[in-house]
Amino acid sequence: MPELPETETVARVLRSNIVGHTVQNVKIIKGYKISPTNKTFAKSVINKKVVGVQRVAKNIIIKFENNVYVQTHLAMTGRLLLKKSGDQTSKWLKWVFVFENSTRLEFHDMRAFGKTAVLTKKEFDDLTNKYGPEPLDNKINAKAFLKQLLTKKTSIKNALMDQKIISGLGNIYATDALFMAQINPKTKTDKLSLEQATDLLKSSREILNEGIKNRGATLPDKMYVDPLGKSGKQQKHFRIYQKKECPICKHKVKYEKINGRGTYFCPSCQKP
DNA sequence: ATGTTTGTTCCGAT
DNA sequence: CATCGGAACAAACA
Repeated sequence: MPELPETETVARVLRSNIVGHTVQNVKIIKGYKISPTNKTFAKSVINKKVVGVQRVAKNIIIKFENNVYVQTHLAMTGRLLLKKSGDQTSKWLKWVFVFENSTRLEFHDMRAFGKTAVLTKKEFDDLTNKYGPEPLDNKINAKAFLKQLLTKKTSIKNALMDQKIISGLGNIYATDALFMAQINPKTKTDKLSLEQATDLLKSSREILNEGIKNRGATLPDKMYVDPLGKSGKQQKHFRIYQKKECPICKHKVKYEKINGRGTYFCPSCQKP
């Protein structure tokens, strides 16, 4: 589930709760695999202090002393949860850090598409470099954004979710950003104008910032919660995602699969 | 029973 | 060879 705002929320909550604490013990659920090996994972973090937590695209990076980086990608159903001693766990538990103050950090993943890896400094740099610019960093402007889009031969919806063009947007925020910019999601990238690229970059930043402010989106399945178990509120502010009627013109919203992903758009406000 | 789901990667086709 | 689109990964729910 998590896109940029959800991942950012998780990173912030973790940062204020685990930085400065030392991992005393690690538990890995039988059969679960961490890269490069479970043994490396345990050995790399036991008796090591957390020195920082950050987000890279949709990854959570927990940085330990001695240049050890633990990368976790939540994919669709991953959760990082902080627990106190005595708190219950769940059947989707994959691994646990036990800290010196006996609080725990647990990774849960129902569908198991997520991943955890231990990275060296160089591997961390490589990971960071494989992604396109962070949309909220002001490292990309509309002209550069358009230039990237023009190299693609696909729909704008697909390109917007391409993490190599710009990182952090997934199906929900891309769908809403396109609606806000009044661009039809099926528009081919080579048909876009500089004005449209400008609008789209602006609406992407606006919806991502709003998503962060609302601490992410929690859908009815309640899969996404922050590390303290708290739901987000962005679902109350979806523009067109999962809507039946257009909030602007009241036209019936069209639902269509675009590159395999469910996409909502207003055929009147977002004309091809 | 079938179709759906917030993400990424791999493979076959072009 | 590069790029694109669809399948696959797996589990729960309506």
